[in-house]
Amino acid sequence: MSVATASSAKAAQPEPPALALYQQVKDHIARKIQDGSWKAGDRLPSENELVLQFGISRMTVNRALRELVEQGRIVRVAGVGSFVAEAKPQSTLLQIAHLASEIRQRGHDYACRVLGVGRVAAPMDVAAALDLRLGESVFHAMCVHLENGVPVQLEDRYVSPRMAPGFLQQDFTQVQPSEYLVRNVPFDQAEHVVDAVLPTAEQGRLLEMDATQPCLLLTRRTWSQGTPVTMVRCLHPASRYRLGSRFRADGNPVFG
Amino acid sequence: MSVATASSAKAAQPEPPALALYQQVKDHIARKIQDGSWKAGDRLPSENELVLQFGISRMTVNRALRELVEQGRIVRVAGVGSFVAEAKPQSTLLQIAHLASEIRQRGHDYACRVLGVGRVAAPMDVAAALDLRLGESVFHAMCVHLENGVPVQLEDRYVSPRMAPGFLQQDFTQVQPSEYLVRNVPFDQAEHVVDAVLPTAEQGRLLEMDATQPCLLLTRRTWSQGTPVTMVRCLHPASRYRLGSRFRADGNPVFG
DNA sequence: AAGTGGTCTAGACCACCGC
DNA sequence: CGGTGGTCTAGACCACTTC
Repeated sequence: MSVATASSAKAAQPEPPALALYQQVKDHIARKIQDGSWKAGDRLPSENELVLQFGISRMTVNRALRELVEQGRIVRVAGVGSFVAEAKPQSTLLQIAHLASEIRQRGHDYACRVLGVGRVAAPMDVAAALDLRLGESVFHAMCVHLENGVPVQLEDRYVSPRMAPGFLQQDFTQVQPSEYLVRNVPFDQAEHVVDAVLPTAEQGRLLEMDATQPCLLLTRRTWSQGTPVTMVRCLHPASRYRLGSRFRADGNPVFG
Repeated sequence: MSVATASSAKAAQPEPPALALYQQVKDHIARKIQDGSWKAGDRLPSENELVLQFGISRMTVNRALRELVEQGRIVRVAGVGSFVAEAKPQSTLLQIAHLASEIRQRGHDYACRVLGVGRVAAPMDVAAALDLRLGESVFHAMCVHLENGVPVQLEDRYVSPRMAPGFLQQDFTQVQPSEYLVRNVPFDQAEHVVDAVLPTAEQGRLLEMDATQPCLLLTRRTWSQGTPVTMVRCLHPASRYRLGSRFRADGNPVFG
């Protein structure tokens, strides 16, 4: 047996433990996907090709690929091949992701009012959240999302220019800010915090709601390779929006 | 090779597809855990024992057990054995689970005021939620949970007597209702809905808060084997409680 | 030393797909 | 038909824990 890039688990050398071979294959592929070398829909090498590349057995390659499927990073079709999965609609958790498609799935109209897009000096909370210096330049976008003409979300988003330099060139009436980021700066970590708040007078006006009525405030931060990408505050009139999820114990969450 | 309970994948018989062997082993073990035959902490048969029991190879048994680990149903320790995992603190999602231990982990005092425990006729919403007839008898419990003496949650819970006949016999100043249920009626499905609401005057009084301030309302329903177990509404003053979660793409959620 | 799980191999058979 | 993934086997070596 010949071992190429991998150091054999059977080697007599007193090396450090050395990552499991299947883990090395997983890492190799995950890196290619993460850094953009392989894009969504691209075809991966077949199991047999990987067997030759790494000089390991097919069972080991198979395990690596199987676990990548289960993490949602690749898709496999028997008789056809393995492919890089489409970017996941946000994290596995709060499926707030794709507000637009969620609304359309209900058979309703979706629209987006862009209130402002530009470059601002990072206020303290944003600087802290995105790991920037106070006053450093950040992209900012504010939109109202409407379902059948009724505002359901006020999106207040800050984006790190380092991670998404092309952000301002988008037409956000066509592509949602979140959509653009998911497609172009895939993240690998996300943090969600859910709060209940009363809107400010201004927020109440923009959401066309009574400012004495409560809102759900979802704050999300995402990271790519350890670097913050974006921080967004989504304000939802509670009377028009709620978060829900459903889980089965046999493994996979079922959203509804 | 002899095949016991499993029908061989290699059999010449034109049987229906037949579940994968590793899946049969998974199901077998999952069922034992689900129906209570094997309780949390119990030792599972070793890989070699399962090899003999099922008449299949160790790799196949290993895969079954590995996937059960990853689903959080069992825990394995090299050189020691495999064990049934502790009941998961609720679903994988909203980690609201164990309010008491969460509070204690912060180094704070936890206390519970039991406002009432008893048997009531199911109102319409409860009957619908628990799949009961209108007016059918259900258990009801209401508690206020306190952190350092300050109310952080008003718990309003309904429990199906069919699924948890011993519910009323508990001392809920000692054991939280949720704790009792997790231990005695393990669920396999859960549904969460998060809302923002203003408390009623009564709720505001019980939570010792200003009734013009918003609350997070978490409604949870759980099922065991397809039958509803409990429906609980947890009302949290937003100023004292928020929901949060953090996820990494490499598989496992990291709560914080 | 005996038992456990963790990993790996070099084959194998199968169902399926696309040509 | 050849290629793909899905599954399975009967061995193996290892590090580890327990006795």
